Amino acid sequence: MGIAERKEKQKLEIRKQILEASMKLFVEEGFSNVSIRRIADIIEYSPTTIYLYFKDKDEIFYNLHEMGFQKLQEMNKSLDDIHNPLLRLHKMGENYIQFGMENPEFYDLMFIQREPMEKLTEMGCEWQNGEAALTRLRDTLVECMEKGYIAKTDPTVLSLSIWSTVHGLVSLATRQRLEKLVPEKENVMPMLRQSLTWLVNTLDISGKG
Amino acid sequence: MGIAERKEKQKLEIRKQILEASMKLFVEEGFSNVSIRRIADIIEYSPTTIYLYFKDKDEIFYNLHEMGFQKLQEMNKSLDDIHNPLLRLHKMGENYIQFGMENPEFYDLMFIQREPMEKLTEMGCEWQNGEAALTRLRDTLVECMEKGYIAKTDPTVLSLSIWSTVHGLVSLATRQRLEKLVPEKENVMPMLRQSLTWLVNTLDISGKG
DNA sequence: TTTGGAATATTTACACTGTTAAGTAAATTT
DNA sequence: AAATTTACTTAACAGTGTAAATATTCCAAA
Repeated sequence: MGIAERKEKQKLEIRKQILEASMKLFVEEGFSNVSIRRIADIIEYSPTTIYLYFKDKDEIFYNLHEMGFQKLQEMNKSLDDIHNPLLRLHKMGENYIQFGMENPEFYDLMFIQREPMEKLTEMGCEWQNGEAALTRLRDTLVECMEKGYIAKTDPTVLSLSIWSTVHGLVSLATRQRLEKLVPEKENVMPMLRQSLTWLVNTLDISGKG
Repeated sequence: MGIAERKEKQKLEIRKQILEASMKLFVEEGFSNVSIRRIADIIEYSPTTIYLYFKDKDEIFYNLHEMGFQKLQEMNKSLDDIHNPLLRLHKMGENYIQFGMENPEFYDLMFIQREPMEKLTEMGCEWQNGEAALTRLRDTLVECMEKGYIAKTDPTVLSLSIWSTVHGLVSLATRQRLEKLVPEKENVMPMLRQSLTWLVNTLDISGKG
C-alpha cells in the first residue's frame, strides 16, 4: 500500500517538525519559553494539531531529553581510544561536565527536571539512556579496580559517589550556587575541572604502593 | 507615634500571613501548586493585595528559601558537640542529606531553583545563608587538615568537591534518577549514606601513617 | 465634626498557559 | 457520486502572574 506508506511518512515528517521547532525554542530561549502555542506558530499549524502527534507537552520534552542523551553519547565516542581506564574515567568526567555546561537546557531535561522521569514510569518503560551511561561508568570503575588503579570497593556505591560529584558540580554551577565560591565566571569551568581532578587523584592508588 | 507603630505591626502581620499560607501550600502541595490566587484564598484577601506586601511571586519564594536555611541551621546545632572534625564533617554530610530527603521542596528552593538566586542579584545582595553554610564546611575541612585527619589540599576545591557530592546525591535521588541504581525506595537513604561514608573514609588518612 | 488626602484593598483587565470537545474540510474508500 | 475516514481548526475552559483603575478605609488637620 503506497498511500498508507506515504501517509505514514507525512505523519513522521510533522512529528519531526514539531520536535525541531521545540528544540529551536528550547535551545534558543530555554525550557520555560517552549509553549505549545509557540511551537504551533513555528510549524504553522494550530496549537491543537500538536496533540494529534504527541499526547501532551511532556511527551515532547521526553523526546528532547532523549536527543540530549544522543548528543552526550556522540561526545563520548572518543573515550574508546583511551586504554588506561583511569584516564578514561577522567575524560568521561570532563566530557560530562563540559556537556552540562555547554548544554544547560538539555542537561536540565536529562538530569534535573522531573517530567521526563514521570513520563517514563507513565509509559511503563526503563530509563535506557541513563542506565547505559551509568553502566559505562560502572564498567570503567570495575576495570580500574581490576587493574589496580583504584582501591577495591562496591562498584555501585562508587558509581553513585562519582556521578553525584560531577552532577553536583554541573548543577550547582548552572543554578548559580557557586557565585561566592567562584566569583568570576571564567573561573567556573577550571574550578569544576580542578574538583574532578582532585577526585580522580584521590581515587588513584597506582603510585602509592 | 503609637498609630504608625501599630500600622507597621499590622503590615508585618499580613506579610506573615502571606508567608504562612505560602508555606502551607508549599509544604503540603509542593512548589508548583503555590499560586498567588490560592494564597489569596487562604488569607482571604484579593490576589492583588499580595502585591502590596511582596514585589512579586519570586520574592515570596525567596523568603521561603531563607526559612529553609533556618531549618537546616537548626538541624546543624548538634554539630557543635562533635570535637573530632572528621566526625563532624561526616555528621554535617548526614544532616545535609537527611534535610534534603525530608524537605525536598525546601531543598529545591535552596539549591536547585534559579528564582531565589535571581531575586538575590536583583536585590543586589549576597547569598548570606548559603555562604555561611559553605564557610562552616570549609572551616571544618581546614581543621581536618591541620589536625592531620585529611590530606592537605586547596580548601576551596575540596569544599566544592564535597558539597557537590552530597548535593548530587540528594538531587539525583529527589529527581528520580536513582531508580535503576537503587530500585527499592527504602534503600535509597542507606545508599546515600554509604556513598557519603565512602567519601569520608577516602578522605581519612589518620590511620594510614 | 467634617473634610481632604493618604494608605489599603478590590475589581477589572491583559496576555499568557495546557488541554478538551466540537465542528469543518479534504482525502480516500465504497 | 456518496459515504466514511483522516487531518485540522475553532471555540472554550480553567488556570497562571501581574498592572492599572477604581473603591474603600482610616486618620489628621480645618
